[in-house]
Amino acid sequence: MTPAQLSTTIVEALTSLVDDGALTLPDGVPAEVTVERPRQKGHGDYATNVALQLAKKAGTNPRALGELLAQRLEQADGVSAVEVAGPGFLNISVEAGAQGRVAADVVTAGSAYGHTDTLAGQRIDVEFISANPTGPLHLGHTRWAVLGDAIARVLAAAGAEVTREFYINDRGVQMNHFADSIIASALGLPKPEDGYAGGYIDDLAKAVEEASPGIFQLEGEERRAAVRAKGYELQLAEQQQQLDGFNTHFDVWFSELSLHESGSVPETLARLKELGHVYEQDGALWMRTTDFGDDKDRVLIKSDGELTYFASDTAYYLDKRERGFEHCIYLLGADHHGYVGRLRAMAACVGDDPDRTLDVMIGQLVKILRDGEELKLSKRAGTIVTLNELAEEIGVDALRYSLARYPADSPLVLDVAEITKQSNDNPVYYVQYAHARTCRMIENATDLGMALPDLTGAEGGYDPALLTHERDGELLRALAEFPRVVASAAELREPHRIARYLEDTASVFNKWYDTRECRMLPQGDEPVQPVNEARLVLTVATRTVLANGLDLLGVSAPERM
RNA sequence: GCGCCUGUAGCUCAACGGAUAGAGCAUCUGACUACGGAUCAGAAGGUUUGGGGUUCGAAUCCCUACAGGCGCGCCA
Repeated sequence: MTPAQLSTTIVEALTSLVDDGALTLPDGVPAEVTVERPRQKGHGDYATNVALQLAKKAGTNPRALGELLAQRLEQADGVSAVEVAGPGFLNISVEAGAQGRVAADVVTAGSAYGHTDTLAGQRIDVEFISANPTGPLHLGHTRWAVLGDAIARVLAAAGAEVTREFYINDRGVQMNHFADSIIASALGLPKPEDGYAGGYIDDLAKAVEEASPGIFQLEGEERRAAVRAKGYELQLAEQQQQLDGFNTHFDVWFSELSLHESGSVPETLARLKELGHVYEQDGALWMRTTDFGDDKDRVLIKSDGELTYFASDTAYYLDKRERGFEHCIYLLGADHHGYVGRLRAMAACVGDDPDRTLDVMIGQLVKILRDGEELKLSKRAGTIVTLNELAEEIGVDALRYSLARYPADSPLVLDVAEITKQSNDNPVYYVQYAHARTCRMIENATDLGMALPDLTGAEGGYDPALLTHERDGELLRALAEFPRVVASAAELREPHRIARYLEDTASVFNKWYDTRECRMLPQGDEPVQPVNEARLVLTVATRTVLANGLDLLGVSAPERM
């Protein structure tokens, strides 16, 4: 019995009480109730606070309502006992047979287990990283690479149609600074003001020369344009290759420049004018974002005639909407949080309700320590720890997992040396190890000639009622929770919930494994009993959940370690 | 000055408004004639930054003080 099924059972019990006139609920019976796995032993298999929630509305006290509901609930299928505890909690015990069916459901669903349809029909665009193509991706981008990708995976598992998108800021003065920096490096000149430094610029200069021999012999704007184009091409390719190696794949690489070349920006400006949210002042064109809560109006066209980044961004947003995304998620670093207000106001200016269409997530920055000192990243100064260096030092799986297991909101301190040194203690290995262990157990079972029993409930097949040990129940309840965890991770955009859940489940599995009475394989020369087969089903179910969960984080589930 | 985020064990961090606030690391004590010990059992560690409030119940919500991070451009 899953929490969701139990919730339904409780709702039915409430409904029958109302129908019998034993209970009055002015607002009606809720469609679902909270069912949770109690932290405390002795609080039953599941607990609900529904009596506490509804007592006031029902004009009674929580304990009285609890008693009433408990009586009715005890007669329900699959429920073995109900106890009213504390202020009015209901602690519910579930029959082994009802509980054990979960394992069969998991195995039957396979890689689809955990998928739900809670976001079915939603088309969601997830934009993340969106780095300038003027340097390699570095630690500052790594957290968004992991979180954005994991969020996309989780949303998809909840049934949404998801597109991962990378916005390339390939237009603007920084591209000229970029080109000038490469040229300076090639010609042995000092780094230009506002330019970029560091070894990667020197490498890029060599690569540009190699790809286009003689390019630096050109003059003036011609040279600048040529170097800019070639440098951009090479740098973007490097970023794409970096992300490929990091198991993060984008569906769309969207060029800012293309918005200008396609006429999208002028169209956007015309539309804004039509809607009456722009005005001219001091020779510049402004969007009146203060109409919608922004703290100041924003410039779209500067007095020198240049378009701002914000103009592009507005056009980009409209482009997304026109491509059919009713929901646009932006992942931004805390250093860009000042952008939230204007983004929301901009959406409102073009006639959208930002609460519905926009979801701007602000992630706190990762602080990096090396030898106890904070490392300041600066592309301009040329101090960079690239994503690849980190991944190589820590490992793709460990790095992804380490970043995925914390909510975006929480500021994060990572000591590079520390992570490397203690990598064997990283929780990712704990989860992966548990998965590898299930694989080995299943292999051993196969070697013994065991096979999965029939799971359709037919006579002589899998008998869920055989999983009667307390540890069996704990593991089954952990597995039953997975779909709910995925759904809430999707709803809240919090993939770290998956990681925490996996650690918990791996722990429950290891305890189960360590319990003598729960051995899956028969001991010594004992014959294979139905209970061994039932535990094989439970093992396969555990492997399935661990593998599915790791996949949602973009972390591999190795069969051996 | 204004705005956003954060403040929880020695450290890094969890905890849909729920019961005795939990993990990992570090420290200490046990379990290897083992379905993989990268494991398990246990100990120790807390006035959830301080002060008010809301309610059956607050780390969580509201107010306030303090501390830290980040932002506040006709840059991108």
